[in-house]
Amino acid sequence: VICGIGDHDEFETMRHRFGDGGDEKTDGRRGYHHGNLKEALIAAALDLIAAKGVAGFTFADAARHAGVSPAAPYRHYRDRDTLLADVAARGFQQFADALLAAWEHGRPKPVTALKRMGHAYLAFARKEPALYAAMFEAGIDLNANAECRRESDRAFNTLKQACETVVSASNVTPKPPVMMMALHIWSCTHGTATLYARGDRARQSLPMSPEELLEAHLLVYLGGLGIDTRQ
Amino acid sequence: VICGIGDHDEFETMRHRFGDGGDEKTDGRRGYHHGNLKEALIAAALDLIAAKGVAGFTFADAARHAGVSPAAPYRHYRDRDTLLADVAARGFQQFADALLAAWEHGRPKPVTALKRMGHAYLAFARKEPALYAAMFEAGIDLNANAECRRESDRAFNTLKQACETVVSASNVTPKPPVMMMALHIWSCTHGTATLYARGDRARQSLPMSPEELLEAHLLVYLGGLGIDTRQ
DNA sequence: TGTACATCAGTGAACGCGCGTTCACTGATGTAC
DNA sequence: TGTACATCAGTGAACGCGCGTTCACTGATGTAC
Repeated sequence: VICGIGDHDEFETMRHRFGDGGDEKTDGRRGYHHGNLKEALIAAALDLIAAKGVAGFTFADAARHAGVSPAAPYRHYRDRDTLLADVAARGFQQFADALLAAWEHGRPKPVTALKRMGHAYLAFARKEPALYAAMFEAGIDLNANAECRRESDRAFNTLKQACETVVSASNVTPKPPVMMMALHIWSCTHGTATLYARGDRARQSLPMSPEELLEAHLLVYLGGLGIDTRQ
Repeated sequence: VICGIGDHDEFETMRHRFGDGGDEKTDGRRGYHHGNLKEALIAAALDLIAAKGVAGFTFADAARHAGVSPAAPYRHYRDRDTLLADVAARGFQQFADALLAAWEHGRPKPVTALKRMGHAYLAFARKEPALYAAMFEAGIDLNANAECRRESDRAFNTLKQACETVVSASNVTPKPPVMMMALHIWSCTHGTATLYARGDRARQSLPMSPEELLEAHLLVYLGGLGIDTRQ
């Protein structure tokens, strides 16, 4: 079998990732060098985390999934955790991008845009459970990976900036502390995502969708700060 | 070595758990039968989760920690996950008890008691990180273990009942939906606990303690519902 | 009260397995001249 | 343009280890009579 891959699932994944050999040698066969192993390992990690959870993902498994010998990953990562941290960094990067895109400069109205950002948060947790798990449940040390730290800060600052804009536009006095506001919104959104937006908890007994729940939460909260949410 | 225990840490643990032999044979020696293995396994699981996290806890490890052969646990649990679910069930039980105790029939005032309940939530997450991890991060299926399900429902219903009391006492009209209110408070409290009350996230950049943060969050939220928080 | 016996909760040896890690190696790539 | 060579990114075999799981067993406990 090509690349030493043993079953069809994995081959499908390879085909998906590498465009059915189009980007490689004309016959789809890989040479002695992989050429893109680092990326392939990250992709493999995501597949495996999605399938078996963060706990059930091993270094050797990632190598196998990428169609490479178990020693190969050591050329790129010191150990499993280093790879995982890199996955999380990618996660935070995409996450920050998604939040920023959803904010869309606060148009048409800041409060509307903030709600859209909340929806984007939930959507990310739902569409990228593997990334989300690597970011928030793998127990990796944020400070161990500079990029991880930087991107997670960027995500938070996007939210904080949005809060600043919402507050400024509302003319509420005195202005509520924006840092606190951002921390509050982050915590209730994260709580909603982990408790309700994924299979974990009492999903069947929810009276409304996680999105509706979060939106109501935000409106009540902003109202409590004295911000006119219909502005 | 007594009981086949190999190092001092474990012996210390045994002494702690079983009162230095006071409850057992006079010389502290265990007989062929452990007599309390199920409990000992749960205690061992907690120690191990606290030390190495949920992921790094194995069935064999629990047996070793309890001073018993690796085959012994099979008399009580089918596998690691069944044991873990039992640990989580204990966790939810203590958790529900803690919330109920903190509520204290809503005295002296419902809003004060609700805040106390929030603090109790954070305190539990902090003082019992192993239980908390088993309950919320182990990825166990709540419905797989009836007691787990029952106790987690009891905890949630305690919160819901508190919300009901707070709303009733406030005379706000129209009455906000209590179920939604409970879900909101649960999510922001859980979010605060996981994001800020444990080492995971940007702890150093917090402008206030998780307790203060949560209290402020609750007050703003209740205010947003039209509830007079100084009542 | 004593005895026989069923049942229960543990032992310990054994097994196959997959993981992490290392090692000397080898094929491919890029570059100096 | 061709050639020699350094460097790089893989191989694959090997190892020790601990885990999960099983098995026939055995010692302790409880109960019937």
